[in-house]
This record gives sequence, structure tokens and C-alpha cells, in this order.
Amino acid sequence: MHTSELAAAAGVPVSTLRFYERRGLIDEPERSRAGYRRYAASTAARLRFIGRAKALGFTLADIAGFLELSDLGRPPEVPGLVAARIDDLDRRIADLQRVRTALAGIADRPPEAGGCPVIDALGSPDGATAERAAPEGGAERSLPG
Amino acid sequence: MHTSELAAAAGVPVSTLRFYERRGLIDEPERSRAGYRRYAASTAARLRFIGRAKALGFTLADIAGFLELSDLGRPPEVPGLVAARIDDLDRRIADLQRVRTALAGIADRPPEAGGCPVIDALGSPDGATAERAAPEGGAERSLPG
DNA sequence: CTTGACCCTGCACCGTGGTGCAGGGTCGAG
DNA sequence: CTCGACCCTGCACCACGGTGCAGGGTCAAG
Repeated sequence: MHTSELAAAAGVPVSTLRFYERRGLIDEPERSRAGYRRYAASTAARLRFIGRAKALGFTLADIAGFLELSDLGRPPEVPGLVAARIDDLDRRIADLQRVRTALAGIADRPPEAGGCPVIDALGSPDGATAERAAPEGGAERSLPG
Repeated sequence: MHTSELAAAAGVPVSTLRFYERRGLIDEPERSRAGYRRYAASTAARLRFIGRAKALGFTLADIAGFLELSDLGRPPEVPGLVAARIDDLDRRIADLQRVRTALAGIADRPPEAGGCPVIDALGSPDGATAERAAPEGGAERSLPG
């Protein structure tokens, strides 16, 4: 198939195809005499795999690692990476739920309570009611990648 | 306080201070006759607030919004913004939980003969065992953020 | 032979959240 | 008065995940 066919089959723009090729996520395909890329049909499946892994929050570097190991016929030691990713998700979900709880409680508070309750809940920016949310060691780190 | 004092007090590099100033997260401070920035002590608390909100996953744009509201003393349209923020959080939490469920299902698969269960679960990149995980409408959309 | 659709390369650009550096000016101690 | 530490501005750069465009080449239909 040629470039635009693959792009349509995989549901990504042509520009992204070339971007992935540069990043090593898809192999450089055969070329026609004129230099046109001619892709194997399996490349579309590979691109759908990339899309699903991306939707699960893996970075392109992660995915490139999966694919490389898979291409080498070696079962990747992915379970560890998946477990790490699940831990990340758990932390992040807990973070968001804590904020959501704070916001929900705040939304019901009477408007005459003084400053902005959302701000207060995070620790007032002017220091007045600070240090109640955000347990020091907790959400302090960011997501991987 | 001057720039380096504020940076030390807030635990951020000087470069970040100026970056936040450009982004409108902190006000342009008074200047000395020579043009040196002289910060109010409250700016350190504001920066710590930014740090906490950032750790909770808010973007700088989110935080700028919070701070603007706070600076304006809670204008009447705040309840709607809080509700919108809660809706957004709910969507983000649901997204992350869906991803987490998918990953957990993958991680539990026994390492069957041939192939990595994770790769298989995502749809083998060569198409052989494809289309088993990732129900079409499910995790197919990207994460917010 | 011309027209239009497609393809090629290379480079610049987007937003996010910063970091780093050059080339100056200023300030206080010695 | 000199020295080093600090401060200023502006600009370029980093990673990430792409997007867009200029300026060409190719191909098939009419």
C-alpha cells in the first residue's frame, strides 16, 4: 500500500507516519523506483497497536521498546512496566479524587465565607490558610515521560 | 525580597520565576531605581500555592485561572467554574480508571506459550492476534492533558 | 502534453513547562 | 577603584508528539 492508503487504514495523518518512521516506531518501508514508500499491510496493524498503547498512556519511547523486543522475538519484560504504569495511574487517580472531593465540598459552601474556597482548599496563595491539602511527600512527583 | 531570595524561599529557580511572570502567574513586581525586581513576601506563598496545584495535576493555565479568581475576590460566576472543574475532573478520573482497568487485565494474563501477553492484549503489532483488547469506543480516545 | 493528485525531502513551527547563556548593568566589600 | 556576586534583557534551546509548508518529482487520465 502507499502512504496515503496506510494513513487512511491506520487512521493517522501522513505526517504522523513519517514522524513515527523517524522515531523508529515503524520500519523504513521498501521504495518504488521513484522513491515512493510501499508499505506492507502489517504496518497498519502495527500502527493500530501504537494507537492503543498510546491510549493506555505509554510514551512513544515505551512503545518503541515494546516493538523492538517484539520484533526481536523476545517476550519483553513488559509486566514490570505495566505494573509501574498502574501504580502511576493509582496515584494520579487518588490525587484527582482528593481534589474533586475538595472542590465538591467547596462548591456547597456559602459564598460569604471570605476568600475563594477553592484557593483556600489548596492553601491560600497569600499564605493565610495554607498547608492543608497536598501532603508533602505525596503527589509531589509528576507522571513518567 | 529580591529575586534570588524569593527563588530560595519558594524553592524554584530564578528562571522559573521569570517564566511565571511572563505567563501572568505572578505579578510584575516593583522595581528598584536600577530596575531590580523587589518582591512582596506574599509572592513566596503564591509560588508555594502554584507548586501544590501543579503537583495535583493542574496545568499552569488552570492555576492562572484560580489565581485570577482569587485576585479578583471571587466573582459571581465562580460556582459555574467550580462545577466545570469538577466535571473535568470526573472525566479525567474516568479516563484514567478505564486505562487502569485495561492495564490490570493485561498484567494478570499468564505468560502463555509464545509471545508477550501484553503485546498480544494490545493487539500484536504484526496483526496475528489482533483486535482483542481495547473495545473500539473504549480507551481509543486520548487522555486529557 | 497538460493537468491534477499524489509523493518526496527538509525545515520550521505549535503548545507545555521550563532551562541556559551572552552581553551587559549594579552593588557592596575591600 | 576594583572585584565578584548579583541582576537585567532577550534569545535560543530541551523533550514531547506532532503539524505544516515550500519546492520539487512522479504518475495516470484526458
